[in-house]
Amino acid sequence: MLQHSDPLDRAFHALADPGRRWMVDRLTRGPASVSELAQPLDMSMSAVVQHLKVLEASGLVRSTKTGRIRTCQVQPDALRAAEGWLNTRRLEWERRLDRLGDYLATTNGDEQ
Amino acid sequence: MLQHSDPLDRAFHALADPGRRWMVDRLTRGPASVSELAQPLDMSMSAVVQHLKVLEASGLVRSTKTGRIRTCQVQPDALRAAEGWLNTRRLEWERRLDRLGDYLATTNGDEQ
DNA sequence: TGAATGCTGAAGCATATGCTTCACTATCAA
DNA sequence: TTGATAGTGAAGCATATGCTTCAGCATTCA
Repeated sequence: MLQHSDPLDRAFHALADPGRRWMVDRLTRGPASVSELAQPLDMSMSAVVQHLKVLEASGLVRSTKTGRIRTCQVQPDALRAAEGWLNTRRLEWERRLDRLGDYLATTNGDEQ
Repeated sequence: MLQHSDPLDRAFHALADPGRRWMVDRLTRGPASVSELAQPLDMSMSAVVQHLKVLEASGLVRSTKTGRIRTCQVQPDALRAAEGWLNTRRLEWERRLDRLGDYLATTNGDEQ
């Protein structure tokens, strides 16, 4: 096993955790500090920081520190990349279904 | 840690592995047997079957056995669910950016 | 200056994941 | 019926993950 080396590996892995997904969801509604992210998640500050590191490593979130406050933001490009992968595969599948439908219509159909 | 109980947890977790993602990709181009899925993946049959179980548990893939051949298919609904989650968050983020843009335009702008 | 706040980092531990190998069953084809 | 093919399942092992606690360290506020 080789760790999550591909950006998509990291993004999907980051999104597989409900707590991390909650953080991303929260951040789509605006930036937040680490404590703000931690507050409703029933776990220690350290645990939250570790989740945050996973999110940052995946590129889904970026953060900057000002004074003693670290402010986090979503990075939509990483969201888009994951979304794009799924979209491409779904469209491919649908395209295939269409072709199959056409084929069945011609072998089977009344036209011609 | 409570395992991956939510359907989205399972879907994203399933997609976090490049081998499993390859299988999904392959299956969007049509059904395949377990051996066909295993062939280009440099790992044992058992390992592939275990990945397949993860994919089936996530709802991304379904399979049926006929004779000694198990045929696998993508389930687009699970793809759609994951895609939808990402899309909703991304749109929320973009909506927020737009509002912010409007606000800056009015506080700052030449109009009015 | 001294205390509270916000975050960081290491250590340690339980459990999960991702493989392997080996033994096995069921099906198909000759 | 014999052998090859396709898949299954358990055991075992290395490594990864997800927490916890505890011990800091800046920064801010009184």
